[in-house]
Amino acid sequence: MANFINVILPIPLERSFTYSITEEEATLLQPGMRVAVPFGKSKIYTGIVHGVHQNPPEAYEAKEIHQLLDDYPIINPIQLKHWEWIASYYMCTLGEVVRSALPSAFLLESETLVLRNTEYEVDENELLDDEFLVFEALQHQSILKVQEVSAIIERKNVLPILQRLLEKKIIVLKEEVYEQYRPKLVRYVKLGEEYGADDKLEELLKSLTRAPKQSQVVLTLFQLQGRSQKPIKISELEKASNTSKAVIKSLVDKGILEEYFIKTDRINYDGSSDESETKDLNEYQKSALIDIKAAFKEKKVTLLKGVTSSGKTEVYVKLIEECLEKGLQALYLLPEIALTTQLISRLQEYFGEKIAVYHSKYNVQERVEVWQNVLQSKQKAQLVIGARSAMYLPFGKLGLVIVDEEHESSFKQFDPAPRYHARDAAIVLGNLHNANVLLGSATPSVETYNNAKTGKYGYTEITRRYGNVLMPEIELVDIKEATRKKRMKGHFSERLLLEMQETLIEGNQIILFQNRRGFAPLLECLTCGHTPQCPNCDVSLTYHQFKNQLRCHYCGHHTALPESCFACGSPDLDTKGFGTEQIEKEVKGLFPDAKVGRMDLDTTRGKHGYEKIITAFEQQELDILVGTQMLTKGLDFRNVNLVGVMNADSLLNFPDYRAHERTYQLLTQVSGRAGRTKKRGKVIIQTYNPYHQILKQVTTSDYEGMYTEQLYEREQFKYPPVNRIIKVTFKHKNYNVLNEAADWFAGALRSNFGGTVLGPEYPPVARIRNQYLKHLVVKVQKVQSLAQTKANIRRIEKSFKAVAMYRSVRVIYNVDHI
DNA sequence: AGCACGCCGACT
DNA sequence: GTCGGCGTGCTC
Repeated sequence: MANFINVILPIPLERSFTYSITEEEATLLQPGMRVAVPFGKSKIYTGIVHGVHQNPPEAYEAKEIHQLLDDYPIINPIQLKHWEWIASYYMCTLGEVVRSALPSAFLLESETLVLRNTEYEVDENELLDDEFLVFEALQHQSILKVQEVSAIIERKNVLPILQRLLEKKIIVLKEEVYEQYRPKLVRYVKLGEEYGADDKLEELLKSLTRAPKQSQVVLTLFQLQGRSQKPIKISELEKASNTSKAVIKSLVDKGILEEYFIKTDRINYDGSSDESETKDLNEYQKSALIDIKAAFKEKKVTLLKGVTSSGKTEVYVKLIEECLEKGLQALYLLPEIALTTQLISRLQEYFGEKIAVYHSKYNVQERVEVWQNVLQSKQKAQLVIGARSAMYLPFGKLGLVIVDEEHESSFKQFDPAPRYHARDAAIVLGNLHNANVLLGSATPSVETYNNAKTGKYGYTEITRRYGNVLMPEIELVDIKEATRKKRMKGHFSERLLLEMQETLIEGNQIILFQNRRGFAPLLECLTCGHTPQCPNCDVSLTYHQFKNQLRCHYCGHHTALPESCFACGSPDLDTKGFGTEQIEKEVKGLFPDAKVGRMDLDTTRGKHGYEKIITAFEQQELDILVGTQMLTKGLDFRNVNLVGVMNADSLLNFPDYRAHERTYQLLTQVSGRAGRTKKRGKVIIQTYNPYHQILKQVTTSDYEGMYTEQLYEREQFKYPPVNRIIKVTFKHKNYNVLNEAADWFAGALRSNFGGTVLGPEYPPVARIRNQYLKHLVVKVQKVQSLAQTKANIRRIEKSFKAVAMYRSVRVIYNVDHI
C-alpha cells in the first residue's frame, strides 16, 4: 500500500502538504520528526511530519520526500496540539507557529550549488564573457554558491546565465541541505599509541633532549595525566607547560602526541555544584504559599499579587523545588528585560545546574542544545527560565508554569505572526500538561485580576515588603506651576533637585526615569520651523547625539546631521523634545561632580552592554542612572534611595485604552526601585496634572481603586476583559487602494456584526517603509463565540481577496491586541 | 513567504 | 535590441 505524510512547512500557507514515502520510511517516520522535502521548482525545505497515512491525494501526484532529518521526533504530540491551538486562536498558519517555535538551526533550507560538468568537453570559444568567468572560476574552485557566482560576474540576476551554462552542459546544479547545528568540539591530547609502554617513553625523552620545549610538553602531559585520569585539553596543556601552540603542533605532526575531539555542551553552569538550602519563608510568604497550594488542588490558575520586593521569588522557589522533587519539569517565564544575571544567579544558588536559560541573546546553536536537553528531559533542564519563546520547548512532563510580571505587555508578540500572548498560551500549555500555573505580579493586569475576582483563577497576595521595609514615599510635583513661574531648571523642578542633592550628600544613589525613546529629541529649524522627516515613513527623524545622526525608529533610515535646514537653508537648527540623552546631559551640567550613567536601547546594544551598566551601578561606580522602561524590571539595587520620574504625562496621554492601567503599573514598578533596605525610599513624580486620578492612586498604592475604575471604563467602551478585541491591519503601498480596501472590509464586517467595528483609522504612524497602514478593531462580546467570529472574518477575507484590486493588500490579524 | 513566468520601460 | 522592473499565480 502506498504511504503518505502530511507535512507542515514553515511558511504562511494555510494548507498542509502531502508527500509520498516508501514502505521503509513509513515504519520510521512519526509525527514531530523533520523531513527535507522538495517544494516548488527547485527549493528544498524542512518540514515537520504532522501525520502518516495511506490516503493518496486526489487532485495531484504527491512528490517524494528528499530525506529524513531525524531519528526521533524533536517535537512531541502535546506541542503539536499546543501549536495548533496557537494557530487557530491567533489566526495564523501552523507553518508560522513552527517558524517562530523552532530554533532556526532546525529549519534548513537548500542552497543551489554550481558544479562543473566533468562529462563534457568544453569549447571555450563558445562561451560569452560572463559564462567564461564562471567557467574559469570553476577551474579553481570545484563548487560555487549562487551568491558567489553573483559576486564573480558582478550582477544580481545570475539565473539566466546559469540556465545557458546548463544548456551548454558546462555545469550541473545541485541542491544541498546543510545541517546547521554543529556540536562544539574541544581538542584534547594524549600520548601517541606507540609510546604507551614505559621503555618507549624513555627512548622518546632521550630523542627529545635537543628539543627542550618539546620534552617539557611531554613531561607536563605526564604530570597532568598522573594527577587526574581525566582527558587533557590542548589549551590546558599549553598553559601548564608554558609553551606555545606551535610546539604542541610539531609534536602532533611527529605522531608523538595525538589529538582527539570530545563533544561538549556550550551551556554549562560553572558555579559551585552544591545547591544551597532554600530560604525559610516569612509568615506572609508562608500563608501565600498555603493559599496557592489550595488553589492548585482545585486545578486552578492562580494569581499571586505581591508588592515590589515582597519576596515573590522565594515563594516560586519553594513551588519549583516541590515540582522538581516529583520529577516534573518547571517553566519560569519572564519578560525579556527582567531576565537579568542578578535573578539567574540567585536561582542558581538554589537549583545549581538544573537550570536552563532560554532567551533572545542566545545564539542558534545554544538554543538547539537547550531544546535537546529539554526534549531528553535531562537533569540540566529541569527548570527552564526564559522569555516568551521558552514556552515552545519540548517539555515532556511539565508540572509547573510560572509567569512572573504577568502584566507585562511584552509577553505579547507583536510583529511576525503568531501574535501570541505568552501568558495566555502558557496557561493553555499548562492545561495540556495538567500542570499547575501561577501568575505573579505586583500590579496585575486588569484581565487577570478580573479573572481572580470572578473566581476563575485562584488568588493570594503578599502585602508586606520582605524584611518589613517600608514602601517608598511618593510625592507628586506640579511642573505646570513651576514652568509658568519659570522655576524649572531644564526638565528639573526645584523639588527634585533638592532631593537629588540630599541623596547625593548622604552617599545614596538615584534613578531617573524618562519614558520611551519615542520622545527622543527632534531637530527643528529656528527660521522656518521645519523638522526633517523620514523618506519612507510618516514620522519625524529623531536626533541622536551619540552618533551625531538623524534616525528613524521604524525603518532604521539614518543620515548625518545636516549643516542647514533642508527646507529653507537656514543654518540655525536646534534640538527639541527630550529623551534620556538630554536628561543625562542636563544632569551632568547640574551635578558636575556626580557620575552619571544612561541605560536605554542605545547604550545596551551588544551582548553585554546591559550587564556592564548594571554592574557599574551596582558597584556604586555611578551615582545617578538615567533610563527608560528597562530600569523597572527585576533589578535590585540596594543603595537607591531616590527615584525621579521626569514626566508622567507622556505616559498618561497615550492614545490607548490601556494607557491608565499601564501608567499605574509602570510608576508603581519604578517606585519599587527606591529604598529596598532599611531606609525608607523617596519617589518624586513630575507632572502637569498632579490631580490626575491615576497619579493619586499611584501615590496611595490604591490598586483596587485603579482596577474598579478601569473595569468600569472598559465595560462602558466594550474593551477587554468584558469584550475581546481583534485588530485587523491593512498594508499597501498605494494610498487609495488601501483606503478603498479597508472601507470595503469594514463595510462587510459591519453588515455581519452591527456596531462592534471601529475604524478604519490611520495609526499614529500611517506609513512605514513606504507601506500605508490602516487599522480596524473588531470587538467581540465574551458571550459570543470567538471561533464563530473568526470564521466570519475569514469568510469575509475570502471574498475580499476575490476582488482583483485588493489581492495585493496585506491583511494582518492581531487577536487580543494590547 | 519565495519564486518563476510574463509583460512593459530605459539603457549599452 | 537586452536588462530588470514588478504584477500574477503556484507551491503537495
